[in-house]
Amino acid sequence: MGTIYDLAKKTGFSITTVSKALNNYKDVSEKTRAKILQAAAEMDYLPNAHAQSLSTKKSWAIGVMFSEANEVGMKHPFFNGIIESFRHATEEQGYDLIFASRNLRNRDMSYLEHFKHRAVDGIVVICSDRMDEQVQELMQSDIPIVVVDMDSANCSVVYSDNIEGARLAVNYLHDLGHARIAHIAGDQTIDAGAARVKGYELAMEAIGLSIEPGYLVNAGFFSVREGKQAMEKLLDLESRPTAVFVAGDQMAIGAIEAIHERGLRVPEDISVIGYDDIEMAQYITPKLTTIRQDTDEIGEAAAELLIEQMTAKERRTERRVIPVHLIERASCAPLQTKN
Amino acid sequence: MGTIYDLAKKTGFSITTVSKALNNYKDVSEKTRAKILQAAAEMDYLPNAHAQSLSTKKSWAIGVMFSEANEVGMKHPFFNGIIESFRHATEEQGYDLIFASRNLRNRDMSYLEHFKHRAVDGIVVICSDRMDEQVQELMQSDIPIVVVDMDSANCSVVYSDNIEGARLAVNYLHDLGHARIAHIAGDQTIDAGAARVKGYELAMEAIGLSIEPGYLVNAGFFSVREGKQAMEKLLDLESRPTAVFVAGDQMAIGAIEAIHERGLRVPEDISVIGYDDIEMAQYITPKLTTIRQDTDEIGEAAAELLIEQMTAKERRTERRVIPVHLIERASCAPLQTKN
DNA sequence: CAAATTACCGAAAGCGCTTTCGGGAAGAGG
DNA sequence: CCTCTTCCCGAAAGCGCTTTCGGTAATTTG
Repeated sequence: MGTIYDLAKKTGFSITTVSKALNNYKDVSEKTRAKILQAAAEMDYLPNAHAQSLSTKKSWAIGVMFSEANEVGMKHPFFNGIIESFRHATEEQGYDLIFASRNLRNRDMSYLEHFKHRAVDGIVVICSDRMDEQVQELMQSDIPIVVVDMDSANCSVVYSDNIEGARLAVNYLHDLGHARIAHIAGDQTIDAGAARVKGYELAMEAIGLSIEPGYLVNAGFFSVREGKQAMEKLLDLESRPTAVFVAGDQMAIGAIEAIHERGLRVPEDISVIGYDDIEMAQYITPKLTTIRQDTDEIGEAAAELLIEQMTAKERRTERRVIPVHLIERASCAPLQTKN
Repeated sequence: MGTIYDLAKKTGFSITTVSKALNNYKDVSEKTRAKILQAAAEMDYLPNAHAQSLSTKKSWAIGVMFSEANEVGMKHPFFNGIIESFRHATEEQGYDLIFASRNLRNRDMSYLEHFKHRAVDGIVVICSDRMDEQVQELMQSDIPIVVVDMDSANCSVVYSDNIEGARLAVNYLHDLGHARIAHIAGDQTIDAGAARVKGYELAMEAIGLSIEPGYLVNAGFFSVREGKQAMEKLLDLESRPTAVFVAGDQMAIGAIEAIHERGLRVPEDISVIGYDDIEMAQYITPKLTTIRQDTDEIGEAAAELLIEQMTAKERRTERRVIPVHLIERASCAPLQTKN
């Protein structure tokens, strides 16, 4: 490969001139630039990124902190989609993503420390746990940052419109004739979980429906298993709901499983509507009606907000709320009027 | 944060000594080491990774090339799991993962070039397309590398035992009484696809079953849609199979959908067995019987092989074949003897 | 007590690149 | 023909760290 020195020697110019030629400085003649570029191609020279970063103070790297909760990591189907679209968007601008370990050669360090060590230009955090100390630390640092799926006044954030999503879901069920509408909620310490509960309550109130005791059940961390357990509680109620709005597709899948195990049918006996529209949603039986969060748009918005800050080299704080959509499939039906 | 110079000034020692203290050289007294460490903590000093890499020629970074085929990227549920476990394993050793764009500030470059530019210590490629020029280039380079889900004599590889997996599937169906066993294959240009076909053929032959014409149908890139189309072809046959071994869970999901749309039942009318055991497999209806590939073990093995090479600073070529398991669920049943 | 180790520490070179600043050559202007 | 620009180019410093190599002071050894 060779260094810039080799290139200089080969072409007979100084490393200064070589560097300038490579970086399109205007004070180098076309002729010599051509020669240098040619020589560079011949010895397929590539600049060393570390040396560049060291001298320019720009690393063209973005640190990503990913959800560690629930041991899912990169396997999480929703965060996954976001990261993928974020990656595409940042890649176009020439940035690389770096997934940092918290372990610097067997010396434990925080994510922030690690990112400083790596001298990343910016950070994206995709991890909904606002209680996480590491996340707090990141949000309070002075590195450009964007956090996804969580609100904050101190840094740029992007999340989708959970209140509206909940409203869509509730109204949809109501339009189908349902009045006994329950909600299986995600953990309240997570913004998305809390917002959907709030949206549920608001929407119910707006259409004049009351929430019966026991109709709001917490299912923790959005897993299939917890969704199933929550649904079982609902099924044990004396007056069962006829429809349930579930704060996540995975939980909805668990809920449906619970319903089936009781010998009941979806949607004939109970309608269920999910949230997220993960890929799997369209393949389960019945196909899941759900509120789609646009992971592509979320990822792109996050990229945009972060790139802005990185090029300006200053922290900004902008909030971007992404709209959601109702995806009508087969897990909800009009209320059966028993006669 | 400060540099090593600041630390030197603050403590009154030379940067040499400071560096040594930080790196546990033995020719610095305990007393001065303590002082330096203390001062470092006070000003929360962190070494600059770029400077370190520049001078040590070790970046503690692993470049990952991920499947780009099919536009799935990080969303692929199988590769996903591998990367996650790979990440855990390498993280423990202090390595960071970097997902490189092929776009260095608007100058297109290959992955190999980019990885050289970033001076990664090693590369992992998780992308089954052996025809990909980029992959070829990586495999022929002299950087430590491990490739997953693909065979090669030129570099370390890890993949699971596809021949055996196919045999398990076929024998299982045969044990259930099936003889008319079809195979929906993945693309043959992909190692895994080809190997499963071969395993299918071998297993059929071993138990003395012949493959009827039309029973081997190619479904391309393992997608749900293609699996569905392939199954439709099978259903159009005059003599339908009673069981089908599908080379991927996603395709199996499509296949089941096709069967259902014809008004047939799984497994009563047709048994289907998948491959991979993606998370979704246990949640669809019926729960999918499948061959599990152990993504955790694959990821760990890959990490191991790569770390070996990176610490030895030389390329090695070792092959690791990971065993597979049959996961019995509800999509296969004994052959119904029509009377 | 002299000689030989051993224990600590620092000067300096080097890793590969960028960028400021100054200087020579060539062209423009009078 | 002389001065003033403009155009090109390179010396040198700097980015933050590691590591070799020597040198002094403190300890052992006989």
